[in-house]
Amino acid sequence: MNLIGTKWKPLILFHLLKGPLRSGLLQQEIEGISNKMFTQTVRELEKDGLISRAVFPVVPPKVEYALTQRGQSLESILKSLDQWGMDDNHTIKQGRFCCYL
Amino acid sequence: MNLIGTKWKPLILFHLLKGPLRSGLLQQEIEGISNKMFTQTVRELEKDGLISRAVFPVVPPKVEYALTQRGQSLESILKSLDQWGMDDNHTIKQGRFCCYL
DNA sequence: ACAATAACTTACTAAAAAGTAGCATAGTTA
DNA sequence: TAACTATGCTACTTTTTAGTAAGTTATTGT
Repeated sequence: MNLIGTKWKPLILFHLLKGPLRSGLLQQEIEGISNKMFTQTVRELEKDGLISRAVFPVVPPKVEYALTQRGQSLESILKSLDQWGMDDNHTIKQGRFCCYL
Repeated sequence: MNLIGTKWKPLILFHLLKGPLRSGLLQQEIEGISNKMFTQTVRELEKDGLISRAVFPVVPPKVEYALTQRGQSLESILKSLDQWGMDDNHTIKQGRFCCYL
């Protein structure tokens, strides 16, 4: 199942903690993710019921992602992981989550 | 680096929270792990400074693993993950950590 | 001599995850 | 009519992770 144990999932969930976000903006916040991995990952998160996907039928397309209740329930874990990375990484800083998941 | 983001790492760390454990016993607690993955995984955890390895020069060999301070600092994260799995899994129970990392 | 023991290694294979590059859609605006 | 937009799809390759099965060590008890 791998609900959150991949390279990008925790990062995406973390960035959605602040609130819903448009696809393009969310992708921009995730530094280094390829377009393919981005859509693939959000699709899996959606399938697992951790995020929701709202499509607005306009041109050019507009899509917004948000955490579901189940996704929200990961908040404390995500923040703990982030915090642990901060505390632990004082020397080599490589950005959020990058060194342990 | 992947400090804890693999199939077996969080599980091994979790079982060491209770205290140091002899190699064979630890391995027994991790249901389904192959001998190869077990030693490979503890070696990586040791290299990353999350657990320590004490070798007693007796025959047959005796090796004990324990969390280091750095490993201990993951306690709340590991417990949160475990707890989240419990809460989230009320229907399909598959064992600790198995469904999200 | 030889099987038993606990911890570990090695060679090989299989499966999963991630990366690269290019294509599709369909109105809008120049 | 042609370029532009935001989103995401597909085919393909590479890298990483995991699994299987067999072998190694060094002493002890038979």
